[in-house]
Amino acid sequence: MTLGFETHDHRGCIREGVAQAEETCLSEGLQFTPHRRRVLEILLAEHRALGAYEILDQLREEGLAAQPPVAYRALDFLVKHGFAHRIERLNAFIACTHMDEAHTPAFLICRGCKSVAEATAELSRGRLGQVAGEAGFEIERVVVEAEGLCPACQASA
Amino acid sequence: MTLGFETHDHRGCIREGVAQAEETCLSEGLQFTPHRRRVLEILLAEHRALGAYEILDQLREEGLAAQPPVAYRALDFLVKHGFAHRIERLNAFIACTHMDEAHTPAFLICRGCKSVAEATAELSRGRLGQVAGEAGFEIERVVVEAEGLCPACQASA
DNA sequence: GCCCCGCTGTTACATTATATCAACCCCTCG
DNA sequence: CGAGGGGTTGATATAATGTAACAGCGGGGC
Repeated sequence: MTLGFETHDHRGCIREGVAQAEETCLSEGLQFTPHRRRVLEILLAEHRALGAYEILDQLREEGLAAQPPVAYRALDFLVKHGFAHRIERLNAFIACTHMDEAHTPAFLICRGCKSVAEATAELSRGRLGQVAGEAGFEIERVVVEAEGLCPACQASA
Repeated sequence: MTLGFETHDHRGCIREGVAQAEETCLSEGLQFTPHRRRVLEILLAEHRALGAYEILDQLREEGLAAQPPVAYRALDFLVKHGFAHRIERLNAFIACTHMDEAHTPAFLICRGCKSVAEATAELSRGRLGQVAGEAGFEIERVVVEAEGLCPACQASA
């Protein structure tokens, strides 16, 4: 489940994800509005990154307001509060699978099936942190995105 | 020099970078055409990432052909052959500062002055490689981009 | 000579993202 | 109660980034 390349009870992913976000919003006084909830659900429904306009299309089909800012605002909120992540390599977004823990996410992106798995890599504490420290650079955030082939796509190749 | 946050003889950066690229192209039978050379020079002239359209503007000022594909084609070439890197976080490009060695680049991006330093972080061999290995994921390429404040911007803040 | 291949020049378009402004809701403070 | 403020929404317009496609050119090999 952690890595997303295995099969699993997917309904559970959605339910739990939404529940956790809801709880966090409650305890931190954040507004978990219908748009935000719906966008999170859409993201949770897939273990792959979705572009803002894919999400927008889905909102449209459901009759919700659907100008680009609507999607981007919801996504900004989700990303800002750690309910989702932006995948820079893909200009796309994915639901967080480790909402409970503070973490520096690292992503494994399959170029075959486009699925994305979230791992954690505390590399700001490792070699990179060491190099940065020597240079006097203060790291605030690290993007780690590995591209390659997932087990299934290796097999079919 | 490696980290780019220090002052240094900048003319040297440009000369050496172009010379190395030229040499590599020669030995590998690649065409180091005027556009490609010029774009590399433009990148080497700064220790920050430049957007494709910034480069395009500069080409225009010099009277060169300047439709977007011109810049993107030159950049694709430079990136493909390791003379430059794409910074995903910024949708921008920067000259490589380690052309001599094969490497997995890692970038330190200052959100204050926008300068970018290139370090090397072989993390496909570290924790991340370990996690990927356990999941059966085959890593082909890794993007590592740290965002924060360089020494100078920390001081002025 | 002729073909092939890689580079060029150009048009048009696709995709991704933001600025801006008016309206609204709810809450608080006076 | 009413005024004002903060955050959210709805909508238009536009900016920024990236690509498809095609015609032409030029050198190198057969």
